[in-house]
Amino acid sequence: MAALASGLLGSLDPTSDRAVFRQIADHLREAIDKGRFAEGAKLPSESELVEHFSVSRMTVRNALSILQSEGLVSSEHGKGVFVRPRPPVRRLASDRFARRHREQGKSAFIVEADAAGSRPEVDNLEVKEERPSTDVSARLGAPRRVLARRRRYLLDGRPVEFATSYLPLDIARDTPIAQPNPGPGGIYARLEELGHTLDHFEEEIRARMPSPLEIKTLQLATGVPVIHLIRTAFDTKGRAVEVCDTVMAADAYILNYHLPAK
Amino acid sequence: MAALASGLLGSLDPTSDRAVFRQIADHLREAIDKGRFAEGAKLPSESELVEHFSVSRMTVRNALSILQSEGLVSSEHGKGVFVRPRPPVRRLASDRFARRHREQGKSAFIVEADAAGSRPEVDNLEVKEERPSTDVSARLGAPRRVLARRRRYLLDGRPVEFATSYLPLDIARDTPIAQPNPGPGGIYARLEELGHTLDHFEEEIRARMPSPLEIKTLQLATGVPVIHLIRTAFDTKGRAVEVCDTVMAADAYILNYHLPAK
DNA sequence: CTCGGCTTCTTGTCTAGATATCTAAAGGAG
DNA sequence: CTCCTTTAGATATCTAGACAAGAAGCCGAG
Repeated sequence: MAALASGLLGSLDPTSDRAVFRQIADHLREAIDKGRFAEGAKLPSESELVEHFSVSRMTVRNALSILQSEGLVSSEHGKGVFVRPRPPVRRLASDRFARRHREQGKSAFIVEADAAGSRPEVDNLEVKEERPSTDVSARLGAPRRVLARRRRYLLDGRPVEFATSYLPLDIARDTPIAQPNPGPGGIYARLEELGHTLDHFEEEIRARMPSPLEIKTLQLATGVPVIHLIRTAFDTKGRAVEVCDTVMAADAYILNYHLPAK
Repeated sequence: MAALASGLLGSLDPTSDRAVFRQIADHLREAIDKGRFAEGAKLPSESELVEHFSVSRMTVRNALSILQSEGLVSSEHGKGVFVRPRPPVRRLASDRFARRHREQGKSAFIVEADAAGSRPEVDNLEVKEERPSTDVSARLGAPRRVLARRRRYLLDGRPVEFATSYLPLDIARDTPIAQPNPGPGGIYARLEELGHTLDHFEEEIRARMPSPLEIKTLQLATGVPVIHLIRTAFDTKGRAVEVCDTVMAADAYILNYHLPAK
């Protein structure tokens, strides 16, 4: 067993002033980068690494925790530490809200996932009226109360995105938008039917580490950041008619945007 | 000293099956979220936490390392553990490449930073010809060699962004673009002067944890992801004339985009 | 054959230290 | 007063071990 590790890993440099656990992490990282451990492959067990490098177990665990926080590996209790496979990514095109994509009966998420050969799911649906946060309130022009639509999106059983739409009550109350299923084309189609022809969207993007709640909701592995996207939809009168707050597992997404040079 | 910690922190629940170090992390996180420790404030020292919770030092360090990987706190050797202050963010507007912003003598980065009251710097400038990576090559239409322009941007001495522009040699060789300082309006102004009128840009955004090199180059604290942006510039003939690969400290940026509803 | 228990290997959690190194403040020499 | 040394307190690194708990295979009872 230890022979396997010796073949794939180097040895420590006792003259280096780099901490031992960092050196071990460096060796493992290099081995992974060079493909000596394939995606999904199991790394040598902690006790094998202890023997190979002649260090204590805590030192080995410290090294492994570095690789975990880098998102390179993930550990599974009772099984081992594995090279994290890259999940299939969802590409968000910059024209994803174009009117022509809204004609179908199914939602954009379902259509796209089917096309990519993945099994889409939407759950956690919650629709209710509430008092907006100061941020949402400011973006929507300070309505007293808003309709909040929450849902979670999954691909092949894996949660990838968690979103909440906020709409002013004077627009959404007692309309199909306040129903769990707003019908074909989603709430944007309904907004246009209600006379709020959409003009443009503003998107605001951040990236950060997830909160414990986000880790739980999106079942995120250690070392996976989230992309936080806040989209505001404006109608042709210049009014903000919807704010959508989305938290995405960063390893599952690539966002595409088209910018005119003007 | 321990009295201070007792006032601000709760106590452990011995009946809970949640690991002790997680409970400690939860307590500290809650105290930070509720503002009981302000931005930049020093957390109780490890030994104070050891005494307060009656656990061993490794358990306390384990808890603190969780908060570090969440980007909530950062430790300073010999000083203490501090609540991480939110750095000023740079907002990238969706019209930042509009022609009208290109008229000035200074680069967009300098102008913008001056306006925000920050002290901008650009360093690490390197301009050289090289063989493109397969990815860059594919985006640029498979040129044999490209001109690479590398630079790092800093605000008030803090590195925030690291970017490399790639241009096909038949466009850039023996032009001001191959000079360290390409002149007023930057390389986009020069491209247009050379007859490559810009039509649009495509941007591709990912977020992930930084590599050790990126941590070093951007002096990133633990728990800070990076935003990886790849922009391709197209001229009016539909040719890709430049690819810009940018890695940004995620805590220093908010990206804004404008999407027409069409 | 199937099912349940046992064993073994794995990672998870926690303890109780030891030594090193960095920081900042106090104190002494000049 | 200034400068250097000392010292206390902080985090960083590492060790050696203990017990818990999950996963998986072996193997005997039925």
